[in-house]
Amino acid sequence: MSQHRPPGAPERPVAVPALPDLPEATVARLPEYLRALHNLAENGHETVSSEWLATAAGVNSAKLRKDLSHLGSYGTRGVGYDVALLIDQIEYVLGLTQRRSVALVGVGNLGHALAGYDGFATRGFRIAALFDADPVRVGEEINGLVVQHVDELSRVATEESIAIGVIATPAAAAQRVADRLVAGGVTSILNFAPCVLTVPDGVDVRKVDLAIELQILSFHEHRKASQTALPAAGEAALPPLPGNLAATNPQEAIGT
Amino acid sequence: MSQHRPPGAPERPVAVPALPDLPEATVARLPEYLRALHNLAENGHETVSSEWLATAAGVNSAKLRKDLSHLGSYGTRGVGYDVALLIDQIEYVLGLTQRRSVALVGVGNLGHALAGYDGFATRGFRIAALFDADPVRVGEEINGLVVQHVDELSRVATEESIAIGVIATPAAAAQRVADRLVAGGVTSILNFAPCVLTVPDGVDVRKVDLAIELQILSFHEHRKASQTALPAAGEAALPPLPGNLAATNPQEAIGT
DNA sequence: AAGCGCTTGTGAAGACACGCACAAATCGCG
DNA sequence: CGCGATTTGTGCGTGTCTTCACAAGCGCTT
Ligand SMILES: NC(=O)c1ccc[n+]([C@@H]2O[C@H](COP(=O)([O-])OP(=O)(O)OC[C@H]3O[C@@H](n4cnc5c(N)ncnc54)[C@H](O)[C@@H]3O)[C@@H](O)[C@H]2O)c1
Ligand SMILES: NC(=O)c1ccc[n+]([C@@H]2O[C@H](COP(=O)([O-])OP(=O)(O)OC[C@H]3O[C@@H](n4cnc5c(N)ncnc54)[C@H](O)[C@@H]3O)[C@@H](O)[C@H]2O)c1
Repeated sequence: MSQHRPPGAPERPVAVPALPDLPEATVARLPEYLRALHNLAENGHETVSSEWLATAAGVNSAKLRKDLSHLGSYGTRGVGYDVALLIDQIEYVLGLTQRRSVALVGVGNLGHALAGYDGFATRGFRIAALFDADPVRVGEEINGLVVQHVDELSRVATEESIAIGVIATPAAAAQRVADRLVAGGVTSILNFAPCVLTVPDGVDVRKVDLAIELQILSFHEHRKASQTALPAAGEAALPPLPGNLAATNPQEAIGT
Repeated sequence: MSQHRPPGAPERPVAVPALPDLPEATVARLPEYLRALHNLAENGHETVSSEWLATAAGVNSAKLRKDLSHLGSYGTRGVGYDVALLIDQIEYVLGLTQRRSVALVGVGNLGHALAGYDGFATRGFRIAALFDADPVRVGEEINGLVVQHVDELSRVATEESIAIGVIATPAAAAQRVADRLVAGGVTSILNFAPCVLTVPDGVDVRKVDLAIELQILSFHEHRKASQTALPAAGEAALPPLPGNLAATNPQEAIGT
């Protein structure tokens, strides 16, 4: 990716030297834009308007333009954004120009799925090491990597300069694993265990909790149900019909 | 749980009849409080202060109190909140008093892990049906459920009144699966495929994207690196040391 | 060279979320 | 019975996020 230089682009090869400090909400959306842009690039699009890209990413177009303006990215008025240039810019800002190494701890049900997931490799990351506490699992080879004992975690993380750790152990073990990751120099943690982690300043933790997502959905189910039940008790819920995609929808440019 | 009536509680057995419409940010935190409360209940706590619970859930205590005040929940000044009562209240508001049925579509790598996950059952949900398009997988039994063909999806979802669907198929298939879910009367979707779904009004979609989470972490890594590199080039990054838990930390009441 | 249509970038306003700080309420104790 | 210790519930200032709406800029056509 990012082979050709766009017509109206500035001289400098890639981007701003110092990182602007983006609003957190913007940072959370950039990866979504990036994915949509890669899809567009694969489909041969060279430029894209904010309207189009916004629809593809599922956001408001004004929001998208403001997000992009934050990283100083130049679109061209009357034309749109250069797809390849924008990919470069976003990848640079997100720090994806270097492939980052990830340690995965806990190779159980979920850990196995993660270890075999190709979405790591295709989106800028490399699983560099696997760890587990279960002696039965240690030594097992998954996807070309041998599972190591969690006691080795801090040493290996330090030696291989691993900066990101993924925790897929039971909740009871998660805090101790996090401590070991931190001791090994890891400064970013993605936690799948349903518990709160305590880490020193300077270490970022993000959490993915399936049950929480479902419970949020459950709340909205509950509210929808009580709303259609109460107001006049006469109106039925609107009949659910598929086929809601317009032919000219930007989405069609995406999943082939 | 929730056996005894708390001292100062109102006469009515459980909760407000009409749902207050909570701020979305509050809704997203309630499940976290709920999890912490269940931990406290298991450890024999009968009441809990906002300070304690807030720490256990990893939030500011004022925020927690405001969240709880939104759902009209009564704590007792000078004492705190009754754990069992609060669990009931939150479970009621989240609609967890009835166990909700979930359809899981796509029984591949990730789908298998999800199908075997006990966090569904323990937190208010029941996997009611599994679906896949691969003829080899159809008929396979997982955890007591037989995988059905995705062509049956709409029919089964309607018949079994399934309101929540989980998509764990490749991105290319996700939109079509979503359409079928909606046709089957599903009004809440949890999407693990890295793509944007288009659904009619009234249908809620939440998305979990591993790569996005990692890319957000990558951004912060990048920023940390450029910050410690630039300012005076003299200060080393603070040495990472574990063991940062104070003995009196509320967390200790949790993971046993 | 001028005009026209299209699209970006952004000012401003409104909506939302956060967290401090304190009054009000409750309990326990003397 | 009254008082002090404690903790809730919330008013309010502050900051962040979202969205609208439009001027400014660009390229194409005439
Ligand atoms: N399975 C899912 O679909 C799913 C979904 C969402 C969240 N989760 C969460 O992810 C975590 C893992 O789930 P799972 O289903 O894979 O569980 P699992 O029991 O199958 O796997 C856990 C693995 O962690 C290992 N482990 C235990 N203690 C360890 C330690 N101290 N150090 C290193 N490894 C250790 C175990 O040996 C095991 O291999 C749990 O916290 C679960 O709640 C799972
Ligand atoms: N594996 C992971 O750890 C992981 C992590 C995050 C996200 N994801 C995402 O989750 C999804 C599934 O990942 P995976 O690793 O399990 O992939 P997978 O290929 O192992 O499984 C996909 C399953 O979906 C089935 N399928 C395909 N088309 C279908 C259709 N139209 N209807 C029903 N079923 C269909 C396939 O037969 C297969 O069993 C992907 O979108 C992936 O990007 C996976």
